[in-house]
Amino acid sequence: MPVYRAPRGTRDLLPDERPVWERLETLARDLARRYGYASMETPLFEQSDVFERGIGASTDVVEKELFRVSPSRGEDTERWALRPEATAGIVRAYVQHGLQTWPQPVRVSLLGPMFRYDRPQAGRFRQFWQWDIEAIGDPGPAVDAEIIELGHRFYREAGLPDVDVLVNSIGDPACRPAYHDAVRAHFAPHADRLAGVERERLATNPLRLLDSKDPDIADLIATAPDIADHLCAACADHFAAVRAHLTVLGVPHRRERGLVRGLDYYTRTAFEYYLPGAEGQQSALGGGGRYDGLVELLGGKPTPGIGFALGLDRVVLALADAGVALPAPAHPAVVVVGADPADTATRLRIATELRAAGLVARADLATRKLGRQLEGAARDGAHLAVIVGDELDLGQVQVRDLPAGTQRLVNLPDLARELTRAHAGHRHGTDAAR
RNA sequence: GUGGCCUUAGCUCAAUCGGCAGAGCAUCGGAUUGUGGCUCCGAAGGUUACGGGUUCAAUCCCCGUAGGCCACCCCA
Repeated sequence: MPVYRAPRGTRDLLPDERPVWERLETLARDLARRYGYASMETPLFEQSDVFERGIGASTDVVEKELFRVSPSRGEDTERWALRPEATAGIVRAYVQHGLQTWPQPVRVSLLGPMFRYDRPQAGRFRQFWQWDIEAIGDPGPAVDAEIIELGHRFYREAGLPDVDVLVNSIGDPACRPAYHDAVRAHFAPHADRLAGVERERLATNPLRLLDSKDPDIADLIATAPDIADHLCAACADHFAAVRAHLTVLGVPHRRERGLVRGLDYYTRTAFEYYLPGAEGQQSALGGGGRYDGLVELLGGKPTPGIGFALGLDRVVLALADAGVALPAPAHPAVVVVGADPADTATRLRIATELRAAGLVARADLATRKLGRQLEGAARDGAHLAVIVGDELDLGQVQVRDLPAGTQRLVNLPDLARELTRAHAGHRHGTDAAR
């Protein structure tokens, strides 16, 4: 057994699984570009305050999952934490760099690793990847629908057409306090039936009780007051408009009254994407919501915002479970092999010249006999082999078409052009077949 | 953070009652000198996750640690 291993909850993405990830990354970047969401990056760690204030000190993410780091030396007295999500950092950057002076809303996209010091499980890691989309500076319901539709489209184009879209409104500071009171009043007479954590939540964040899966209180949850009946007129109008826009866009969705989201900064619109039929923990594929108070909370002017985070690890798992055909690893177009096993220099020189001409080419650098070299080329999926032999004295090499099993002599000065032409023919053929 | 199940070669798994640790796949090499995917032969690969304990003897029984999985909690 190896002495060293990847830290708990992290893993290596080896070359054979990278193609799926690259496809998802490419899709996310392409969608962001098509929708006008500009790429940005923030540090992988921030002052822990950014998360504690932004996400909320009483949330699970901050209370037990924040991945704190400290410099081993230096005069820094700051407390740092690896980012558990992207929104807080993006909003911090928005405030720091005065992005409120840019045309509003500011539409941004970020793709990268997030960290939560959680107990690992299938589909749950301490380092995981999210694609994050934010629109900061637009209060209107139309942008809510634009973003929800964007997430839905990502899943569809990724190969998961049946993802459930769940939406809800959790009100705003004008109407939520009264609803909190109503929920407390509903549960208070039955406090003895609540588990320890649940009783704490009754005081700190009664909304969280509503998405509890505790079967002992399922009946209480079912009969709890519905926030839809407690929204102020502004929130109710906003939510109705979001749903109307989604209908116009043709995004199938349903309201889930228990959907409240785990982060404190959310207001009004909350939404989640679920994998239908999946058991338990991996079924939450992504989610997001509106956070109209967050910019102000992190020191900016009152500014509305909305965004989502999609978990790419879970999409990869879902695609594998669904049996979606995964892209094959890239293979070289041309492999240069030689009759003289020891003459690696000539093979390497010719491959280098082909690369300089723009071809995807590698040389077989092992000192093994020609048969083995061809075997390796075929297994790599190469279409063409250049065979270097005695003909080199006449300025010629053999070009072998591996799938067809045919070959012919080519003059060295013509080699790159011939290979480019032959490979183009193959590419058309294989693409059509795929 | 709580509870349960699990860990043998790179991967998937065997090993009778506690008695010399094996197979398939993958890797590398060979099958008369310059031609591949098939076939045949061979090699390499192990402190049985790690550390203790019981025993003449431990992959096997006991304890601890680490890691994985599952259910909670919660999220992505």
